[in-house]
Amino acid sequence: MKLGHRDIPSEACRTVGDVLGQIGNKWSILVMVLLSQRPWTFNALRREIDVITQKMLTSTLRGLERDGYVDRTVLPGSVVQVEYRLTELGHDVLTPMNALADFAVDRRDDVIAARAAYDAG
Amino acid sequence: MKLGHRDIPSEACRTVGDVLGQIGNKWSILVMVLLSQRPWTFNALRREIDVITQKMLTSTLRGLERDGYVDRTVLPGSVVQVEYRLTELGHDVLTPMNALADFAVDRRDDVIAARAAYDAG
DNA sequence: CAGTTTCATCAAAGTGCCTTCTTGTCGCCC
DNA sequence: GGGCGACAAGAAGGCACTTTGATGAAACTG
Repeated sequence: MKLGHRDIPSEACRTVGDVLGQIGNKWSILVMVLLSQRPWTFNALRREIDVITQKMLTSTLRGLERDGYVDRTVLPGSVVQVEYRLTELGHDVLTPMNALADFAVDRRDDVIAARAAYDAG
Repeated sequence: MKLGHRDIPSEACRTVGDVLGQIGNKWSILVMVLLSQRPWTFNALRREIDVITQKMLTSTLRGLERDGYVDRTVLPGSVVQVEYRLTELGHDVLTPMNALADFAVDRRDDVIAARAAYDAG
């Protein structure tokens, strides 16, 4: 989300926007969904999300870690491995996000139909 | 939300991202919250959201209208006036969005604390 | 005619996520 | 030494939202 420099005159809306600025990013939702299953190492995530670049995965994970949704642990071993897991905060935000996902899937056709109608008019 | 050109390998996540790409924009939530109260004319919205530019308000409303969250009606009168109201789809998406808002407000301090800790580490 | 109101739109610059390409560090192995 | 795996990060370009500044169209009024 691009913030610009005019403040939204509503504290609550600003706060929602702040949350969405992080978890609304392109790769964040998928990453969090995977992490909600179990802890994943960086490389496992990268292999699972085949098409994501290292760069974007690193960036996404770092953003989620910074806001407290994800914990990062360096695993002891001969080869450096890093494990990520959802925090309690991360689990908690998935409740409304799952509700939103339900909406998105249930009403996908409505949105598409609305677009077609708008673009035709 | 910036989509780039690599597809997210999850239909559901893509669909959520699609919804958020519209309602997650900077001004959309506030506009929808106001519209959930009652129908508003363009100018009323503009005056209420004091700091928003005509340009952004127009753009935001057009996007919401295109995706079917908002209906636009030209009012008969001597001076052109346009009225916007939430559709059923618009009302329905506010249910998960309000849940997200609750999360955002309830856990605001957690997010802020996490950032401070991350930035200090 | 000029001014006002309402709403839409154009041009250009600012901003930050996304992508591509590349490099770097660490530990281990041959 | 070179190569590998794992993970992080820099530079540069792409792209669309956001902002700034301005213009335009329609109807009405003095």
